[in-house]
Amino acid sequence: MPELPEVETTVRGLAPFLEGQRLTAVTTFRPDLRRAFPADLAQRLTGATVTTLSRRAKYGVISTDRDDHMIFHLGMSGRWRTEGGAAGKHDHLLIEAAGHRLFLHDPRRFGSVDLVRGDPLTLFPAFVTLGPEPLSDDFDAGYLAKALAGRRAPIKAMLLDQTVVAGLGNIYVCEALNMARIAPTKAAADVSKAKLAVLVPAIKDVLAAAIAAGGSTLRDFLSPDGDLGYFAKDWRVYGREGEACQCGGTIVRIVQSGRSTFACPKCQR
DNA sequence: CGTGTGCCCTGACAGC
DNA sequence: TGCTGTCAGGGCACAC
Repeated sequence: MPELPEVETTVRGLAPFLEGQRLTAVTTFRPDLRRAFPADLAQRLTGATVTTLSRRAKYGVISTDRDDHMIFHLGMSGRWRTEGGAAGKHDHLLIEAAGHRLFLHDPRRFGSVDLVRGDPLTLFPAFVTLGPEPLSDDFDAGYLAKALAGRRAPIKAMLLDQTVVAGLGNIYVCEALNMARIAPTKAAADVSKAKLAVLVPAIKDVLAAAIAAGGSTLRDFLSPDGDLGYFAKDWRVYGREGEACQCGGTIVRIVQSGRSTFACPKCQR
């Protein structure tokens, strides 16, 4: 997936197709992503009118006038495609509205689709434990210092923890830590208040820039309009093992919690 | 409770 | 060309 900016871009891209529209048909093809789709998904959505599209963390929310909220997660490889035509391999769900056909496409099937009646912020289990949105005013250096107090896990792992801050993924954490010159391996509680005061705006900046760029992409991300790729990808460190950091150091790749971390050992301390 | 590990699934790519 | 190994934006179940 899609980290926060890609989901935000997806939601913004889907909105013109769906907001205010009646869902004329909802069809499931292979209704087993990470979890099985709700059995009554198609029945509850068909005929409903979409009121709003929104995002929480890396989840997109499609709300209807029946107070049903379809919550989708794109996992590692999910996307919505709007090219129309027939369902193809890895298309799991089809939503039709105002003559448009929207396919939820997810080859690796790490994504999910849930349906909640009533306020998802309090009723959807995954939402209840989420930390603040990183772009909100609730997410500041004071909050982060409190959240990280006493935590001995690496700062990188803490920033990927969705209960600490909601929506960051591997790429943007690597980027923000480089911008703030913090070693990803440093114990979270040992990152100084001064460093956190640099890190928080770095996180906001890298996310805002990616959203502004239309969501960054790797090879299998498509915009909701079906256009191939985006721009970005001009990461400072991500995917740049062996290349020069802006400080002149050499970027290295290490493995933390089984996932790649890219960092510059010269300036990140 | 906090922390670290491994796995879910499929496809792309590098190297032989 | 075809095989094998490695890697991929996430999240969760476990074990300690």
